[in-house]
Amino acid sequence: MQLHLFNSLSRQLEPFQPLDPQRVTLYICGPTVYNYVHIGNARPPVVFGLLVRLLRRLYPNVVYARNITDVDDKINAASAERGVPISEITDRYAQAYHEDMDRLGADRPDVVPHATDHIGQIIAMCERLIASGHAYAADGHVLFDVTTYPAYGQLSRRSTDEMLAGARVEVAPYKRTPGDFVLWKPSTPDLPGWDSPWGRGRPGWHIECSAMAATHLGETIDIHAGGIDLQFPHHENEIAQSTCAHGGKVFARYWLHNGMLNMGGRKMSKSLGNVTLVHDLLDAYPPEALRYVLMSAHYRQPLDWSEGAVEQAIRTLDRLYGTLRDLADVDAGEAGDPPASILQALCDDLNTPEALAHLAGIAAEARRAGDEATRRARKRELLDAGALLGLLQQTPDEWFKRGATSGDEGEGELAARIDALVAEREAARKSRDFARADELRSTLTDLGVLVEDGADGARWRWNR
RNA sequence: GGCCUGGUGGCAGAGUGGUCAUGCAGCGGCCUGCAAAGCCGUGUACGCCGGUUCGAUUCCGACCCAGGCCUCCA
Repeated sequence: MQLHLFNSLSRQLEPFQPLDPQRVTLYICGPTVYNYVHIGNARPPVVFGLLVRLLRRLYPNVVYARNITDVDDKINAASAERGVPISEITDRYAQAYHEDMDRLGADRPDVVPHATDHIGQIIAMCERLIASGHAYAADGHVLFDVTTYPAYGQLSRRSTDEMLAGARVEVAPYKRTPGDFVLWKPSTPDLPGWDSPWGRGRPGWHIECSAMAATHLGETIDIHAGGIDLQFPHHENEIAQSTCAHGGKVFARYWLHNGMLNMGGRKMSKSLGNVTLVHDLLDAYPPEALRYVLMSAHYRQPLDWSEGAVEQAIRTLDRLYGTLRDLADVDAGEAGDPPASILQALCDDLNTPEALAHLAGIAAEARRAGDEATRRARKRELLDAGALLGLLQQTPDEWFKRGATSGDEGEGELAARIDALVAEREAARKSRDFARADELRSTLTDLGVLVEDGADGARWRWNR
């Protein structure tokens, strides 16, 4: 099956052809770890993580790297503000990031490079750029000279002139050209710093990704992905410095950019403050529902985040898990390949909404089927599709009876009490004491429990 | 101001030059002690105005509106 991806470089859907099918390489820009990440930050790991799963089905060896930026002015600020060492901040939030992404079902990358572990490579890259005339040292800084790279602006489709015309930035006096960007900058004694040919300093904002991608994946990588807001200047600068440091070699062959997550029509962003932290969402909602929302829109489209969107995802998953619950008696056999319809949708530039539509279609067929063979086949497809998509990874009981705690009662105790009430109501119904049965149902409703009477006895689920 | 996206039924959200997305919600029916779940049925949706075409939501042009980038940001 041929994978097609929309390449931001060409603004076109292209068939994906890796440089080396024996080693497909992919790099995603990871977080700067100075706080918990918001749900918008989770979109790339979730959608491009799914792309990695797809690539692994198509190619024998995929190397997936996602960095941790652990040197940055905002980290310094957080450290100063809280009066704790920088490493305490970065360790804590890098750890939280990994745990939160795990819970969202975003696979861990093969390589998780930290910027501070690559200072040597960063300095070497700066030296190479200076030696080849693409960068210059000035005032303790090292700057990239954008006039030495004529293709600068090719990714974001803007010319140097345009950028200068609309520039709202104050131009630092040590820059030769206003568009020049910092590769290395000096540190004061109280800030993190490393010795370098230009004095004690730290890396600029973009060089780390270039250095880490080259170190772990090679000078030319297949896919580079990240948020559309990174297209300029971050990715543009990565292209410039990497290409120039590597003698003109192509840096990344396919550029993928995800659309922004919005809150009330506005981009969710730390600077606007309209963020919802993944960490908090995971406490309030089932992780699969959050993941479902992130996959419910195509990755290149903006996606409006709201409580209503999550609740709708929960109801949709209720239906899918309900189907699996009705198929509980069916032996679906061994895990196999996901259905072709799902793979086809994903191979079409990761069309997750279409994949989810197929998932719903399979579930509907399973519910309608009268014969065992069809029920078995559809259940198998649901589970195999779910394994790829990162959905339906629980048992129906785990889904419907999740988080059954109340006050001092533990999860098991409360569930046992509910089971007893349900059993008592069943007995009342059998003796046709419907008044007592309705009374018990009312008690259960007050607990947030919905009872469903079936031919094989009653079952319950949370409805709150 | 420059560059770039996008405007689809009550909501979310795919897609297509000429029968169908899908999900959620709603409505009617079946089933049920009553419900719930499930099943069946149910909607002249494609921003506006022109153009191309036998035919456009889909292609082209203008316009209106929304959002993104141009500054740290996934």
